[in-house]
Amino acid sequence: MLINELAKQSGLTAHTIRFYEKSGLIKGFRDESVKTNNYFHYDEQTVDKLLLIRDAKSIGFTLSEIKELLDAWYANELTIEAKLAVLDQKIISIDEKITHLKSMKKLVADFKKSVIEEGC
Amino acid sequence: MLINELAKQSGLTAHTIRFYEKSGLIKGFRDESVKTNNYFHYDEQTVDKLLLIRDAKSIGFTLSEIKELLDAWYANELTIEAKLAVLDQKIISIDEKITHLKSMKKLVADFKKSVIEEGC
DNA sequence: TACAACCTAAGAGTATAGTCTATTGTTGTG
DNA sequence: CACAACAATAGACTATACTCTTAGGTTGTA
Repeated sequence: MLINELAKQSGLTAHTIRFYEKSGLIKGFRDESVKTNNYFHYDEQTVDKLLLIRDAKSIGFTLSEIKELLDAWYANELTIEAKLAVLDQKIISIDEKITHLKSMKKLVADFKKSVIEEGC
Repeated sequence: MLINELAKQSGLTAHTIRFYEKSGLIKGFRDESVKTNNYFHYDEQTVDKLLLIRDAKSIGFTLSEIKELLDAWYANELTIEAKLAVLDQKIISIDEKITHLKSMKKLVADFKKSVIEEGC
């Protein structure tokens, strides 16, 4: 598929997709048999990658952290050990985020209680 | 206390603190009896505010979201109802973040399992 | 074949959140 | 009183993550 179709399927703009491509998160391929243009083609996996990027961004991962994750996930350049190391590290950092969120939630909930009880 | 002491107690730099002050998150006060300088003074509450800013930032709140929270927390300009509305909204957004994190954690954990089992 | 709708690359512009520098003035210690 | 340490303001600079514009070339349909 071409970039506009990819944009439709991922919910991102073509601009953003080009930005991710320049940043090395995704990679389109050229159809060597076509000499008249240099349009990039994308496969279904790229849709999955973009959805993963969207989800990972929404939980506060930076693009460079996401790139690590994508490389462990889709690239075959890493050994199994290296992949597992990246994945373990992401799981740890997700757990840390959850812990922080829970303690902030408690803080806000306690403050809410005090507003209700004391009217302050 | 003056800005350097506040920096020490909060773990932030004086630059960052001035940036937060310009952004309206905290507010120092001038000692009107002193005419020779226009140094800002800060109270203990400002230390608490800066620690709250740090925590809230670490869980992915933007400065403008944090400003809302600080205003509900410390300013007396809002009605109890308005404060509760802000607090409830923050709790909801924290819960959403936790939900996203948990599903991303599952995704990564499942992928990790498949790497181990299938060696892919 | 006109022309709208696509594609590319390069680069400028924006928002957020700092971070640093320069300049000028103040305070406290030997 | 020298002088190091500290303070304020203004503005330049950085990184991240887009977002948009410009200028060109290509494709598909009436």
